[in-house]
Amino acid sequence: MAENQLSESMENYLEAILALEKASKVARVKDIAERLNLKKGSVTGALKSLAEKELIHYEPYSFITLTTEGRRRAEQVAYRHHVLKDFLLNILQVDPETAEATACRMEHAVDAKTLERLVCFIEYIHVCPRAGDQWLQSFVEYCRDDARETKNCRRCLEGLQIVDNREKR
Amino acid sequence: MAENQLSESMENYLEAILALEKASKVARVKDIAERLNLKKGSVTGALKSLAEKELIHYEPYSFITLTTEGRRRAEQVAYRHHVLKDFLLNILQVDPETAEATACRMEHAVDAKTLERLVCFIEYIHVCPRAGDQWLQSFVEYCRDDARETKNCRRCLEGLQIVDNREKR
DNA sequence: CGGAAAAGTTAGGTAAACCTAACTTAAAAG
DNA sequence: CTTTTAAGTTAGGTTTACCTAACTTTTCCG
Repeated sequence: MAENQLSESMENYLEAILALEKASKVARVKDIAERLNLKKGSVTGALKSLAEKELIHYEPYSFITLTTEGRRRAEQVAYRHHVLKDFLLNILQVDPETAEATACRMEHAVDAKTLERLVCFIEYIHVCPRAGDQWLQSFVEYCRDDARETKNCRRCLEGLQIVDNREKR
Repeated sequence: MAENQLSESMENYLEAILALEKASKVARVKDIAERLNLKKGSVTGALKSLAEKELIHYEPYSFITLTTEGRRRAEQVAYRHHVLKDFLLNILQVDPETAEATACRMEHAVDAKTLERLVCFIEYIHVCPRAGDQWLQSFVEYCRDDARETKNCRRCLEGLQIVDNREKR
């Protein structure tokens, strides 16, 4: 219920627990530790803190599950991760490893307002007839091109099945 | 010289010192503290740490300046901030306050590879005749529109001074 | 110049987020 | 059903990054 801000670290724990719940119904200390590259002892401490905040159900030596509020928070983080990775991977078209790692770091830094704008932007690119997949493909070529030339613009516009009346710039 | 990673906190100090140097030649403890919303005592501690890393010139009770390496690092951070803010403000078109605050948080999370892609993407949007300012304006309208309609697409394409041979989708 | 005010430092404290290593509990396997 | 092994916990330690409050140095001005 409380809308107090979670630390990056706590967000990572929730995200990991959500993923493990999805994969195996419950999350185990060992799996959380492995997923986050931490030691088991560190995880136990964090779980106590999350239990105090009523974000997880936690009894020593038993399985860990998210509370309703914990799941809500975890899903928020996972959603931010998903959107950011989608943008990095399919719009900016960075390599999958970089996209994943960068999304992991950026997911704690984006606010809701910016995220929804990004969601809309990604959608707009896919929906707008002036953009789309072909336009994104041209972006990659533009990036590759050291000279950053626009000499392909005419051909590209023809690809859009249009006639450009203006002078080529 | 060393390419070891700086903490978010240390990056913030360097960025603040750079900005203060630009504004008043030197950075004072008080100004750094004010800029980062910290207490003076905290700043002194951080400065010692930055001096040990040879990123600033620091003698007790004297002014603070960046070393060559410190300036290089500070400018990297400032550049990341600038690019991210530009993207948030001029592409996603979030309000200036959100753009500034979000750039401040994201600047520590983007890697060099992703950043250069983003730079290229921003440039591409401004250079590509299929995108540009008009296209960005349409994006804002698309965002405003709850129905996320594409009914404006024909008008938009005509704005591009083109004839769209295809069926309106 | 001399003392008040401003700026900077120091010392000691807290909290978060890790670690290791020893210990306890639970599960699996003979 | 015991014993081994795997999983989990605990205790104590470290580092980072802050804080407050007392103290020191510098600056400025009457």
